Amino acid sequence: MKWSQSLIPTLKENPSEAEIDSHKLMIRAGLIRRITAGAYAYLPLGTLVLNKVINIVREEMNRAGAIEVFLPALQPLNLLEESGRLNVFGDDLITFEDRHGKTTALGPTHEEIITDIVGNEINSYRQLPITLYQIQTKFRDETRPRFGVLRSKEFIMKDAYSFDIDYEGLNKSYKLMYDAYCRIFDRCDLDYIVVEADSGAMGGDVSHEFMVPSSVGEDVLIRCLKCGYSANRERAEFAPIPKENHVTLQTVKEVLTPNKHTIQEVSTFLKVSSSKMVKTMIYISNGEPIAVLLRGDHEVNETKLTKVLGQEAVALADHTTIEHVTGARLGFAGPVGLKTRIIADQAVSVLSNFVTGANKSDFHLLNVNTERDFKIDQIANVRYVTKGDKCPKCNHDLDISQGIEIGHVFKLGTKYSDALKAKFLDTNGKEKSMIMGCYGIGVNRIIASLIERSHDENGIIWPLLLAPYKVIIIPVNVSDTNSMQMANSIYEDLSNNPGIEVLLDDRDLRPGVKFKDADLIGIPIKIIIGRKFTETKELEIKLRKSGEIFLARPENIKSKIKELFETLSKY
RNA sequence: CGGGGCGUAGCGCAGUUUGGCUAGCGCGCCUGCCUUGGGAGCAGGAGGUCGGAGGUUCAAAUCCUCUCGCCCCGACCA
Repeated sequence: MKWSQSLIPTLKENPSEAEIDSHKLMIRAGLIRRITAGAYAYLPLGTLVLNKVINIVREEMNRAGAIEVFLPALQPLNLLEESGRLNVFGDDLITFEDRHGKTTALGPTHEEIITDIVGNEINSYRQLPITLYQIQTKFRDETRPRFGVLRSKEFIMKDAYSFDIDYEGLNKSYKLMYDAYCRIFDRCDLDYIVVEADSGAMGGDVSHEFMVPSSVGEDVLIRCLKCGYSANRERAEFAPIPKENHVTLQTVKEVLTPNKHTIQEVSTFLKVSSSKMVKTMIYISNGEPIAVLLRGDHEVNETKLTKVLGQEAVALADHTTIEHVTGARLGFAGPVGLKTRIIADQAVSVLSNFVTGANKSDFHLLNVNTERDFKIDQIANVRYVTKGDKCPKCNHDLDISQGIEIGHVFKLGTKYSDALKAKFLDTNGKEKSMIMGCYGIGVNRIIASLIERSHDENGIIWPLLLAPYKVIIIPVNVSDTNSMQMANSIYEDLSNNPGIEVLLDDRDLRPGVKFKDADLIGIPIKIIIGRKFTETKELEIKLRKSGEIFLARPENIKSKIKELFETLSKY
């Protein structure tokens, strides 16, 4: 491609709409333009990269035995109703009414559609297992689109769905997808880690997230840097906190804490560390209020709490209920004297002489102790990891960092096949629900997270396999006939080789501008025709990433480029 | 959805507090000259419903009301 014939609008200044590096660079390098909040147009360069990522995904899916389909973006509401996810998605679902008054949704994902199809078309164990996948735009009315293509209202997702006759089969299908994901992200040159995850609104049990560590990531990842244990924030386990030895129990004392109702306020007022305080949160479980005790500096993990309680979902009690249960204004709840069931976090169970609310407005209690002052009904792990927590496997310090979720694999089981009646007859002629798995990859996120991790002050640094063009030819002076003849001849020559994608910067601009642009759009290899060429007829080859420079005579250029491809693809 | 901010040329911004003549600056763009190894220089030029509607006023980018859009923090989120 000749630069002058494409549309590559580079920007010298940072766009005001962008906050993070990848977003700024995608705009500056002319990959994307925003059309409206959460929706982006991919310009020629962006489209080339997008297609490269898609091709890699497609190749690896096919290699793993998955079969490609293409599903509609339009979805009827009844299937989402049947699976119970109409409520789960709620306002995230983009819907519209057609001219006949029928409401249709723009698909946020496609479990229901695929399950419906497979349920209709597959009837026998002989037709299983099967894994179908598609690469398609999904729509979600995100409350807050952010960070360019990292969180947008429409995005491209590869989603695959496996159908098996039993859990053994599911495990195999899952493993195949898991391995394919590793190959995809390896080929995209991403540094990623895999974490255990909770399956959340998808349903099902086992799940893994593929994350790219990044300070701009919206997901929290918990890792043990010693033994390799890793999980996301909802899922992460940690070692129990040991009980202090030889503690003398002190006498309970009621103290006045006027209008101090947050942990922070009480901590400051009484000069007691929040880790020596216990907060009492009133939840509603099965219609009954229960008390959940947590150390002052800890946060409740509702995902874990939900599981402990064996519920679908839990919610904090409203103010009136809390005041009724505790007999005090909000902020002065404590376990002493409470009549409700009391669930204590493990960290609370090992604490002694702590501070709690007195169940009396404007008062707290000092030196409260479990057993002596109140009874715990159940000790459980219902909190998030905090700094200082230890690895559940090797007791080393846990590391808490952020990451971008680029892929997620789930073992769904029969949640959807039960709801949408996707059944088959087994060898005994008995009807059974198919065992499902689902597997997603955020295609746009691969690009953004790659840039997030691979750029410098001059611009993007593409890995060879994702670069929109692998080589850029820069004639320093386009009005010099010899240079231009050489540039065109190399361009023609290299363009005839399918694997070498070449961009010729034929614009009549000063060299500085062309060098800066080449760096900005991140082309791995530059071929510069300039001073050296005039002097010695040699061409200069410069690498974007390392800055290394090689000289080659025109007749050797093709072999040199191929040699560099070899080197660049080895890492 | 709660809180904050912004909207002036293709991009980045000043001007708005305290209303005043023809609305500015940098980059980019067009023409010419010159220049050609890291975002040159000179000369000339094009480009604006000041987000939109209504109002106040002799006079509105500037004040008031409504409205649309965008960004940030939070809540939310496979």
